[in-house]
Amino acid sequence: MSRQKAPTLEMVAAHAGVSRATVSRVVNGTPTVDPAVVETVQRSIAALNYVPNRAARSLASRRAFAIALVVPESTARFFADPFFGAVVQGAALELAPTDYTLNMIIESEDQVAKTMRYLLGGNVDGALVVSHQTGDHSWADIAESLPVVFGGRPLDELQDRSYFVDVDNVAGARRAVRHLVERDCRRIATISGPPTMPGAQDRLRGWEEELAAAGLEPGPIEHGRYSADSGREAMQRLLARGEAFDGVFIASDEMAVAAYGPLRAAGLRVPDDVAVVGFDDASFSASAEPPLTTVRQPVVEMGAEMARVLVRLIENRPAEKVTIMDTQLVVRQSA
Amino acid sequence: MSRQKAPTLEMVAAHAGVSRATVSRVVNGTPTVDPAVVETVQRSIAALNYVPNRAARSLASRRAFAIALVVPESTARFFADPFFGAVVQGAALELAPTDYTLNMIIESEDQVAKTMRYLLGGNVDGALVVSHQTGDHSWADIAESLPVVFGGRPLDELQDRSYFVDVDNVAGARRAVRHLVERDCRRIATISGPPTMPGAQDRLRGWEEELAAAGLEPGPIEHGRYSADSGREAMQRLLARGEAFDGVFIASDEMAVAAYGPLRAAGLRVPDDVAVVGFDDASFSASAEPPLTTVRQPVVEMGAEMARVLVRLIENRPAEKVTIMDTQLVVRQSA
DNA sequence: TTGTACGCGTTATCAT
DNA sequence: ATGATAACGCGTACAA
Repeated sequence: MSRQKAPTLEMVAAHAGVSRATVSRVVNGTPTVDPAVVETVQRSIAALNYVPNRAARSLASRRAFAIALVVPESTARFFADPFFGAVVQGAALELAPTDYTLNMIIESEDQVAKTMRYLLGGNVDGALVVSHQTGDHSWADIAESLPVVFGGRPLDELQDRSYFVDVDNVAGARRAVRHLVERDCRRIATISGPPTMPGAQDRLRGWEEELAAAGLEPGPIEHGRYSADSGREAMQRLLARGEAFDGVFIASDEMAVAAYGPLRAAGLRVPDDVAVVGFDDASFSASAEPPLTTVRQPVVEMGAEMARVLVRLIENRPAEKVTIMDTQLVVRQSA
Repeated sequence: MSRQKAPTLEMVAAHAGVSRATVSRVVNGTPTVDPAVVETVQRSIAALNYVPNRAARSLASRRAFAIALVVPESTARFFADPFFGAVVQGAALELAPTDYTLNMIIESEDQVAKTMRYLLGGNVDGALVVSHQTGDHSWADIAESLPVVFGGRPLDELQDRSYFVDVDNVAGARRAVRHLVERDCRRIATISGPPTMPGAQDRLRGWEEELAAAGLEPGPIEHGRYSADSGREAMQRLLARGEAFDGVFIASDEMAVAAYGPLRAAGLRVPDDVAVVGFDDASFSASAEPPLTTVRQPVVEMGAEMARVLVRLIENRPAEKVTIMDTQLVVRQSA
């Protein structure tokens, strides 16, 4: 278990017959170095299999070479797990070829102070914050002193002060509803997400807008928490209202698939009696019965884009304050 | 965007009226410090809101205060996403109160060398390796010079040289099959995972063992890749064989739910004609139609346990070479 | 029990 | 374009 003692900058310098300073310059791509020397040094680096020591680099340069990926514990635990995994993957892949390391932080609600200190303590150069939905303003404050990119539109109050990348929930929802309309649905209901979450608000708005554009009356609305259970219950409430509907837009696949149950129990067939469109394109949606028509979000790509924006921010290069990513309608058999 | 200049050890020392060495001792919990002094110093630390600089600490102590979580890109991309997310969550939560930071590494196949150098370059104190299944022996070598804990039983060759934590796949599979037997199934088939993967091998073995114990002939076997698509196809092949069966154990929920389709298409009802038991207890399994009976794995807890073992290893404390975690049968309506 | 002083591997400043 | 040399913030003999 004894770690190899890694070669140091100094050893490379000796091997190449130059000073440490020069090796450092080569390592950091400083342009003012004689090409021939660069060549020599790089050969030495390869020969010794030299890898810069991050701690030393960090100490001397006052940069951390690290980026935090912060996920609220509640998010990680209850829903969005696959979503979260995909974002991590996208970000990690994007960061792999850079000097930055991705530090995972699950933010337990009772330790936000600790998280804040960690972030502000110079341990990271920036932070990626996923699915943040609490009301407190700590994040707004943090973003004042540390580059931060949010995944998903942040709360309204923070919106114009923050950088974020989000999927076009409004357009996605509109596309879903339009599909329903084109299938000749005339009474279209919706099961939305938690009213406090920006993404849920946007999907609901898309539903409203497209209905208005089609000259249709809005159908009944119920809210769920994005989970299967809540979707099942929401559909039960929807049916209990007694208002007939022939189409329904459900704000998450997890809820949509779970909603099949009550629908079937009520003797309603999908899509013949009620057409259903979900949102997310979760892995299991294709194998639901019937296979779910849904709106696909580019989640992995979203993680990558968040990382790209953050790196630009960190390096003081121009970056888009808001990036909206396109969704795609995946037509299967539920609508 | 200007980071606060963090207070240093020196400032705390000044504030407390002691030397830097003493503050350092307090920070690191060295026992040989006067309790009264400890008190004073801690007050100063709190007053100044001091956080030790990791880079400096790392440089001086030759420890990284970081742990790598390595996931093969193929794993992250194709399946096990929810699995992977849960492991990350468990590990991150477990590590939160410690000095260690969790570094995500997606290992692209064409850059293993880079990953290795990173790991051996002193950038981390140990590594958590999830779902590793390639044939090369690099990992065995790495584990010689760096503490490593595998998630899931590693390949046979590496087995006795490595530390790992796994779920009891054999017992889980046996429990699933026993349930089928108790439901009076007499001809029990299985759809297994990739024959090269240890976990799949174990689940297949559990199926065989329990069948033998019940005095039943093994039914037909097909293999999938754990994905929905592959599950659907495997079931089609199973049905095409023309050998009747009244129960089937499917090695992943993703495949199991997808297998409903071909079953239904063949006019077979679940569970009346064919009882189905899956493995994983994925989030969507409860809302499948019918709700899937399955074997639950303690995935989050597994991530936490991996972290615990690794930390012990790093700190040279005694650690279990292998930890096997129990599974639990979740009876719903598919069997 | 506490303090002094040196070293950890790099970067950055200032000469040259 | 390159080389000395002083930080960077902390741990840890060693001394007291």
